[in-house]
Amino acid sequence: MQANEKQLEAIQKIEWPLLIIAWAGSWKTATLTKRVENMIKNHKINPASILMVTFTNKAANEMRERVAKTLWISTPKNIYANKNFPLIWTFHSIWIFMLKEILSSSIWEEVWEIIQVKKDFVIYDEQDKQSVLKSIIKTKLNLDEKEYPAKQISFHISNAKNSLVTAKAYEKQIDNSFKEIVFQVYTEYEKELSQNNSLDFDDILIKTYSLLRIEKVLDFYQEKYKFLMVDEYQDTNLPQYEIVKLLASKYRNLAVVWDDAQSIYSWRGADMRNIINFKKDYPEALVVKLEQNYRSTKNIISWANSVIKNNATWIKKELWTANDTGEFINLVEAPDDKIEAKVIASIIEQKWKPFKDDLILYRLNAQSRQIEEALIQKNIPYKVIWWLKFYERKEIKDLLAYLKIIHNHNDAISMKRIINVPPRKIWTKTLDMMDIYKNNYSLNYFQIIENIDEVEELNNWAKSAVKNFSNIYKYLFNKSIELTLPELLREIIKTVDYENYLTEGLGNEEKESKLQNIQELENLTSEYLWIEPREALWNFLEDISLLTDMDKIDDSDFVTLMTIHTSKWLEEKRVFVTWLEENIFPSFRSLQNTTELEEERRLMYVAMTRAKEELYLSRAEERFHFWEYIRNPESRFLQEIDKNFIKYCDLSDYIDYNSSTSFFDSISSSNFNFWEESSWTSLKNVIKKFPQNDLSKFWVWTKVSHPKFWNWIITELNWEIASIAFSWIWIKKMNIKIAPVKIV
DNA sequence: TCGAGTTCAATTTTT
DNA sequence: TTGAACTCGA
Repeated sequence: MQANEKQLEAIQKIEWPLLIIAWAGSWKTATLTKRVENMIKNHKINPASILMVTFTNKAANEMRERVAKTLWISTPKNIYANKNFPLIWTFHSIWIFMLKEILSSSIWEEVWEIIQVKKDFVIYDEQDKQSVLKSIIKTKLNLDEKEYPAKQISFHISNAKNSLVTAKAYEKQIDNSFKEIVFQVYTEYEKELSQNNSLDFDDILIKTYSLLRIEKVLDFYQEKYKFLMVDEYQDTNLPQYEIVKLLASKYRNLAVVWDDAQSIYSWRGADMRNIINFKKDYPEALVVKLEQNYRSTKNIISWANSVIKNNATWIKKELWTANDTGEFINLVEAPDDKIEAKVIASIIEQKWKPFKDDLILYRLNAQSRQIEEALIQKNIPYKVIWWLKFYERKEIKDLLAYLKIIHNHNDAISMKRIINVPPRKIWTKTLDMMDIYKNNYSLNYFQIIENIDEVEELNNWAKSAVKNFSNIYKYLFNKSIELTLPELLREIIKTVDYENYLTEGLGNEEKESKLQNIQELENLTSEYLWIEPREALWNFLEDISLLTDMDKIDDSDFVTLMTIHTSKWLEEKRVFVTWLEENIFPSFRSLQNTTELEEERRLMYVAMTRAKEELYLSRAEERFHFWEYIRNPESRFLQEIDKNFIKYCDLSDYIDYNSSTSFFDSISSSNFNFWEESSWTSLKNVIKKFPQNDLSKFWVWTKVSHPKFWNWIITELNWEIASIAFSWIWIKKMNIKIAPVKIV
């Protein structure tokens, strides 16, 4: 890379606070890499004193590799094998690393009061968190789950944590009965986490923050990491901001990269206004604007710009590029979602390009289905990147739970998860009793299991079931000391006969896919072969809790499908942005609120700027969404693009006007099968050319016939949307203007 | 207590 | 459509 003038400024300013205001595709990653190189090579700065934080594993990996390359050394495989190399990792990994470092040192007892966990803590994901909360709400506090849903309470607790409000401090904020409950749950939740020796995602930040407020701890890390860099600074939340502030306060060598146009995580507590604080904290900071884009064509940039400028809160940047003008935006305006998908698949099929150059984006995860079907039909290989899909599967969670309790026997959630999986006749009654003992005597499950004979309330039969589990557990625990991680996993599967349990009574296909998942997990563990067994287990569990699907993208030739949020860290030659309709994108939840609407617009901006060469935008007049037919006008974001520069895709090849003479002919024709999906697919196309139903003829209680469901009656009518009852219990909603219904 | 069967509700974005 | 939460019979 030949650095431009602005980039050079950023690269060369080393011992000083620095604010890099960057634009999508301005090669900020390369600039940061160069900056690190310059620090080490020219300024002879100790690599180990450089700390750089990113938000995703992917970004961190990439950065580490680049830096390793410029330094002519190999990339560290693991955060614990990071000697003499800058610490370049994600927020969460770095803080976990620090927490473990502190907890493994001599001061761990001293900080116990603050941190409430020991060094071998486990990390609870959202699911684990929910089950802790549920059991607190139900069993400990005896509350109605419907009145106090775990999800809602979880949200409030998370908000409190992200505002650095502890359970104790929360008490002072109580001004209604709901908060009173939240407070109680929060308090119990913290107790429970500590008992289980576990942390949730928010805790990782908060505990780090609390530790850094201890003078000698802070002092240690300030001396250790004298040069700090934070990528994606607009995505930091309050605890992250405070942590960085503490670490940087002594030497003030803090460089942050900030792009307000790409702030799309405010819903998760990210606050792009942290930049205002940054400017207050470092009034002397050098501000560098990276305004040259190296990624996209001139056209793509000017359109992205024309959309984003509709946001009132936005720092104007004079973006330019030396790249080609490029082609116009292609717009697909399909009559329905099936055709939209078909058109996209055809474009991908026709154009001569490796599939991996194509990226298909949508607003919600649930929106990939139609496109997937079209791709399958054309035999186009694709991959859907779906958040944590893999790690949420039952078989994966079960096996991880076994590993977790071997690692940390205080982990009650994992223990509960597998104590009776596969079934060992340890029923709810036994578990409830164990819970009572656990709470009354502050024991962990492991201690109770060990001394199950002393639990008088249980009969011998139940006791022997627990003892049986206890033997299995002890056996596996002992094995974990000598076996490598992959061997241990195998041993668990074998000992508890997990595969048989999992696949019993399943069809071949399902069986196959479950076993494949297990295989994939085994493959993952094989990367930890080279580490000492117990250490490997520890590292593996930590890594896996921070992994996302994003990290599994590889180089093979696939079309990639993902949400726009997930795509933020990517660029691709050709990008399709789909579902561009009001209420969808922007989402109906955001329409009432300017702040949220602007975030949606930034999301659109992110989507558009992923494209390097070609950009396709698409929408459908009508589509099947959440199991109803819906119609929405085109997205306002489409209107914000100058239509003169849009090329409309010709869809005539995809809409078959001559397939049948009339709609009802086609359904009465011999080859139409009401119960077959494919008949309906072809029918959908036919419907297009039919005169739409005259709305004025439909009233509540109008009897209608529907080819698939026969006779119906309208029970509710809201403009075009009718609720139609097939029987007293079966009511469907459909759009009668376009639905194939007829008055009878 | 299990499991099969049934109902019912909820659907954003993720370290 | 999926999944969670339920019912009910054994």
